[in-house]
Amino acid sequence: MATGRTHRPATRSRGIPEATVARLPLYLRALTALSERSVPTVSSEELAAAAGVNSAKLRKDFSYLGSYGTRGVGYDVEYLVYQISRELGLTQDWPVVIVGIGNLGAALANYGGFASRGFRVAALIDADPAMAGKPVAGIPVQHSDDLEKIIQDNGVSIGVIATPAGAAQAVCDRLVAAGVTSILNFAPTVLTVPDGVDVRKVDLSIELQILAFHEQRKAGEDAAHSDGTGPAAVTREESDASADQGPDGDVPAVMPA
Amino acid sequence: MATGRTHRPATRSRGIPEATVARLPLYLRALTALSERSVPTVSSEELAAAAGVNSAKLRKDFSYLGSYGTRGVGYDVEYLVYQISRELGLTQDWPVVIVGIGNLGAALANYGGFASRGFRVAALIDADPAMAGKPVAGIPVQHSDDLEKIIQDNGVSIGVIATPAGAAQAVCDRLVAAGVTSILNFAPTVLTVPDGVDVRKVDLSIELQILAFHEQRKAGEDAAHSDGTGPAAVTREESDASADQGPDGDVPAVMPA
DNA sequence: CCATCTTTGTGCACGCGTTCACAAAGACAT
DNA sequence: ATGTCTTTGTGAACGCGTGCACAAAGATGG
Repeated sequence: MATGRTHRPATRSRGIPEATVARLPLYLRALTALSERSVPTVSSEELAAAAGVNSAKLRKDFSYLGSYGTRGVGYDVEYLVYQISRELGLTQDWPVVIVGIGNLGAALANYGGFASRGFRVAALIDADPAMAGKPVAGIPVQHSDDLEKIIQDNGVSIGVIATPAGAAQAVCDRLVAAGVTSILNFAPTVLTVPDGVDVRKVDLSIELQILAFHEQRKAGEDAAHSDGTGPAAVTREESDASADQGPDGDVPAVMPA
Repeated sequence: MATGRTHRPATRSRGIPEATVARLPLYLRALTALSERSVPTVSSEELAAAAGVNSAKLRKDFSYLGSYGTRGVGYDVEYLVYQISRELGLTQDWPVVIVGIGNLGAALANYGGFASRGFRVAALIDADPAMAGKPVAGIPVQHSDDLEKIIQDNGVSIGVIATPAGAAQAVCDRLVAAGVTSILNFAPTVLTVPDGVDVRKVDLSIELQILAFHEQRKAGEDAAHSDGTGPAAVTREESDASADQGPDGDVPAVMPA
């Protein structure tokens, strides 16, 4: 998963396992599709197939919600949509700020999936004065000087960081100080936050690297196992050869490095 | 984690646990930063702090690589960078195609992190004829009619899907048929692929929903524990959690997908 | 050469998550 | 009512991942 939690001792949140929480949105999406097709009930088997999971797992997940299925019939689609929505807190309004309106920030601002689930883009914030006032996705960009005020005025508790890596921690600190307690981080950095603050990260580069690893394995099964040897001597002399193309530690880019 | 694997029975890839593979890019990033500062060696403790993980975990991770640290000293930064890069397959060139050049696709195309790690954007593909030829991030967009040819001509094995949900599965099928064996999916859909094809997904909406869940819990600790109402038959112990606000108990709770 | 000190590499135990497999529950037909 | 058939809910076993804690390895100094 492109995502990874930061910290958090795998604490069960009120009896609901983290792994289950992470799947609820998946179920919700599948259920919503069924709902739109006016399907009244669905079996664990069908729903599991739609969500791409094991049916036993799905049943156990629902059992944590104290779910109500009917044996011999299945689950009531509408009811389940409502229950999961409520459990996830989607029945309320979540004002969100996006900090860093570059390519990615703009893409996020335009992303329809936000609004459709109770998430409302309350403000777009960027450090570039030239951006101030410029509308993106119909919302005028505000300067980061006003970050604290914006957070407080809008009662924002969820912040999205889409800045370059170098700015992320500073932005994060300011968000937290202003009252934000949940952060979705797109910058390729490890963020340090106080207890009580949740951070989730989305890291494109990491995802690609994981794919590359598996891809290499697949390819390597037939062909080359020739390079292999890691000559012990390699250490020093190789330094420039092995050398990575420097650029990436301080990525100027807007996305995860 | 913004990411989630699809399928895959938690298979160990050549003895290296999945969880470890997922952390290697993190270590690599931290190491690259050290390398740029010309730090010669680093202890597991220091590196673990930089990567935001437990030091014992880090040492165990490296031990799977047959890693070479020096007791009493630590790890040689350059050597480790080289080893991890090689293990992840980053020493070779990975041509990548991005399908769906909307806001997100464009952001991805502009993402600098691609090039810096051996990933090369070989082509941008979109279904809109109006986009064809138009350059994005310096690369001309090509029409999806030519998808198969593009994949084959460039020897692409990794594809990025940034299309609307509705188009994702069809695009996925075509990519796979054309020879792509690793897919990074940004579309909010569960993709079905044949065995041997890896799919990783990045799902914004899911990440936000998970944050909302925890946010709700944090907020709910002070406030509402007042639900009380015990309407309709309560199946299990905790079931009260699911039953509440009588008035809209069976309301469709319209929630767009 | 020996002693001491640092840091790695790992054996071990524990807990979460997954999956199987089945009994209990209810729908439905007779 | 009673029996049959479907599908849920869950007990139990297993495997992966995590973190502690320590012995082994090597550097360093006398």
